[in-house]
Amino acid sequence: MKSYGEFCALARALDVIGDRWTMLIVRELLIGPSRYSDLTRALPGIATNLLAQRLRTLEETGVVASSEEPAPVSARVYFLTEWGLGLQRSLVELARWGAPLMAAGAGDDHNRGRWLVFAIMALYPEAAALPTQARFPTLTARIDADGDSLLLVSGSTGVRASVTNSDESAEVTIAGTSEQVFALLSGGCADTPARITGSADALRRLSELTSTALTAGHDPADLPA
Amino acid sequence: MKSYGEFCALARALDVIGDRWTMLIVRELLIGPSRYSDLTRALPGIATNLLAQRLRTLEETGVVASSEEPAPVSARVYFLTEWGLGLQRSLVELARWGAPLMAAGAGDDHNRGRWLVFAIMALYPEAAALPTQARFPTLTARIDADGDSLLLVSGSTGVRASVTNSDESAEVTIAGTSEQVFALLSGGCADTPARITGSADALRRLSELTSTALTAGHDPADLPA
DNA sequence: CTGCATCCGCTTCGATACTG
DNA sequence: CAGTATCGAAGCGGATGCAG
Repeated sequence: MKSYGEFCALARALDVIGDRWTMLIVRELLIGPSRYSDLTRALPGIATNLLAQRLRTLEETGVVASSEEPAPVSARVYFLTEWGLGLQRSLVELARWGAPLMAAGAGDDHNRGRWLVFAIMALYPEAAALPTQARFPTLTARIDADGDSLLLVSGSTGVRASVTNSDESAEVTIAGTSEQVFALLSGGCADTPARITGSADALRRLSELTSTALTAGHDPADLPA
Repeated sequence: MKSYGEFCALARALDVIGDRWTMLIVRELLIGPSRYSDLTRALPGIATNLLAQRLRTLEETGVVASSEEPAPVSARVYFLTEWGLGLQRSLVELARWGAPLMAAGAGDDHNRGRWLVFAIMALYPEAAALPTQARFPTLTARIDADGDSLLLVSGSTGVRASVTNSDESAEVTIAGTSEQVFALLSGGCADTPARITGSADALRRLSELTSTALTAGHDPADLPA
């Protein structure tokens, strides 16, 4: 893309990551290091030449780096540099703004369970942003949605989620489409069609957690102390 | 722009504001309500038809609204809706990531003093993010840069800046190019070419303030007191 | 003068095919 | 698997025109 040519922090940031697809590539690399083919699968509709060009530009600007493993299988892995990792706050904040747009449902859009990692970061504020008394309940949850498996860990320091490839279980297991899981996590839906299993106590803590989601109620209800 | 067609909060946000120029239009409206011609002047290089189309789209999606004043002079004013105002955190966070790119200087880029409003929001964290002991010094400063006049107000709750058209003075007056003012505000430059006037005590508080800038350099040089 | 719409050359995007 | 090559379609940038 052509530079905006403005001496402005936002414009300069957009000169680097403002191109179409670029922020979504960064999103994928924030979820985890990826190979080229992983990215093509995670970004339905991207043209292969565009992905190649974006990755080249991102490497030139120092946002992304890659490691070539000429080992048994050729495996070039792309990952964010330290500077690129600094984009997490920005992109999560954007996702937080866009999260209400998810309430309309998935429609004909593509679904990936891994994108819930981002949705979870957007739905639950950092613990530092909470009132002193408020705390997230301690809970581990396994989420199986649209082919991806996620591990959600909630504790006093906040809520974290990551993709996992292990099939170990957690206190709660949630299975469904990512649309169903999102509706559940965003705090509505007592009658969710997602399939949830776990002990009564764990389910209670899950309910406690989802009630703190940022897009949950318009009224700033207090968290249970 | 074509929708990404992804059931993802970030992708849906970018469906609304991901187009070229769109975030910069929102930036201008975050700085303050603007007329069409204000926007063309504040966005050097934008094609007039593009601006018109972006504004139309932003109105359709509910980010921007406009009021027609069929008064003496025709004056349609564009401003952000409540939802659009919610973009401030996201864009400031992006600007915060991009701020280090300003250290290289302005080069041939266009300059506008008003963009410093955004730079200031990026450079100084919200007071809530500060350690309990740390506090911004109380200070008012007037900034004259590249044809725009800004009023900076620092207090225990944080640092705020806005464009002003009055010519009243403040405790400190800073004049120079936006490049010079940015260098000063980002905490480096003991020997800034910007012209600073004010009482010795006010200058000391200015120095105290700039030393808290997020990109505050490797060497926290003090300002001349 | 402000607030656009129209037209045109050029770049970029999207889709598919092809190669090391 | 990890890209490059190609080509029609869409979008952008710049100039101009024009109505209120």
